[in-house]
Amino acid sequence: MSDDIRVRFAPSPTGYLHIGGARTALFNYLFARRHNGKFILRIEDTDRSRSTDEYIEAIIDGMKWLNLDYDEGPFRQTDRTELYRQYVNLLLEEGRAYYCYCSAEELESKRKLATAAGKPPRYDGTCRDLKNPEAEIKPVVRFKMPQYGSTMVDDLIKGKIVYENSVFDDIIIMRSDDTPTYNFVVVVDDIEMGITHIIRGDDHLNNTPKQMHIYEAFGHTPPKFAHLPMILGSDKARLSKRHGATSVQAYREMGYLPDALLNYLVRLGWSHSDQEIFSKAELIEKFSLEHVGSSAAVFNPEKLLWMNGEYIKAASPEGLIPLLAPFLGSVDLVDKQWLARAIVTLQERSRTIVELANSMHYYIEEDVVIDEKAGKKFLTNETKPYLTALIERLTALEDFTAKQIEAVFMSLLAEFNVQLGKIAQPTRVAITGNTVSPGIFEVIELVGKERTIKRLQKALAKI
RNA sequence: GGUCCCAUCGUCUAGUGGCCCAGGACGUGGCCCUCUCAAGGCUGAAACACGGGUUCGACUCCCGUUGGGACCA
Repeated sequence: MSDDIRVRFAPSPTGYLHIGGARTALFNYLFARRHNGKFILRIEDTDRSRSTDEYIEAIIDGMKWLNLDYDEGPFRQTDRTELYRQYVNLLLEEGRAYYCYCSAEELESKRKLATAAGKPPRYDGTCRDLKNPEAEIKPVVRFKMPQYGSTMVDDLIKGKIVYENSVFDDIIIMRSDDTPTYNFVVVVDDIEMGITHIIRGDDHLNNTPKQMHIYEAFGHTPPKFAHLPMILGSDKARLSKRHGATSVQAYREMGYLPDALLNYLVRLGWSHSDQEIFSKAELIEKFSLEHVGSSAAVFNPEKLLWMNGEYIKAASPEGLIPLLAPFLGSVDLVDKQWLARAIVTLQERSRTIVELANSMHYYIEEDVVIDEKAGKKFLTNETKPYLTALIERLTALEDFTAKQIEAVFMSLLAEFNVQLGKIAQPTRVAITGNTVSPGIFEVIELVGKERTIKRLQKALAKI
């Protein structure tokens, strides 16, 4: 049974892959992998006016970057209108749907009337049993919703939800221009693709009973539904651009690791007791819809930043090189082993790849620009003798390793009778241009004898 | 406006009637470590929205209120 599971992620290409969309995709992906099912990508581009090829590419790119590999697709809805037409005809023939000739104006005035009378504005069923239509107007097709009784959605996350059928309109399934509507198309596609579990945002919850009736009209048992709670911004409103970066692409550019982003997203709504960090394999092993919470979650960029730092710390330096490359320029010419050692010194103090790349400059570049404030504070007459002595000793040093460099510093401390900070800070400013860096002995070793001495001399000259 | 969903520290959450005067994580305060910055260690502050039930016993079950959100228009 379990290997029959088929789920899908069905974004509409009206924007880049969104954080919320990515989480929906992730939950679908995990559910499929957990149960050895199939994960399908379907692009919902029926709304042609707002869909673009650029966004379709962006979504596919985003999925690829996140390593959410799908087994089938990407499918597109365009040019499947003939299929939808067939399904509509089927309902028409069986009397489960009908042509409606009401004009927009008529409908609007009826709606106003109903609202004024304090009633919910619903379609009144004028054309439901029309015998001889006067076809002056191009009709829409409406689906006959049941008028009595109730419908139960047994949601895997939200539980049992009962809707009175009297609240449903006879919804339009095909517009007068022959384009099918969303609620209809999803059902047809999900039937066609044999989807067994629909895992989607709970903004679709209220569409579910209507869709269930369409399934039923086609003689299909509806799939299982699981409605994920929304992701909110800091003001508890639905996450949107005004809350800051919302596209997966943006996080990629800000130097986030795909696995860190996924790990953060999975914890927005899903939990496994106290655990925060999960490998992909662990997620696949442990994921379960039962442990998906039912309340909306506020997106917290700070925790994501922390988590990204955890992933950077845990990463192998060699593995970080390709991720770093786009932010660094020409690393091809650099010795990879040396680069890996430089990365090691910065891993635990970088929370994004961008931070890491920015810190790399004093390793990679030939020269360094000394921060004005830092120079003023640490490159003073007092420090002059220290730097002078340091240049002398380092020049004489044969074995240019952190260990020997430390020994040089220690001898200097004894001679001048000062604390390490007195010499280390001015040196740090001279070598890195600023007051913050990894341990100074390591930095000096990695920068190398030649550049170290050159930078020290230059700093000395500035005093 | 109608329908639906939701409600534990600022945030993400654990908790499925007694293990909870509520645990973890991010963030935040303090201390330690220390050549700077981090990292790390220790430690502090911080929550069951409210009101009724049910029960020997409610964070946990039911009802209502309030508040937030979504969908339909």
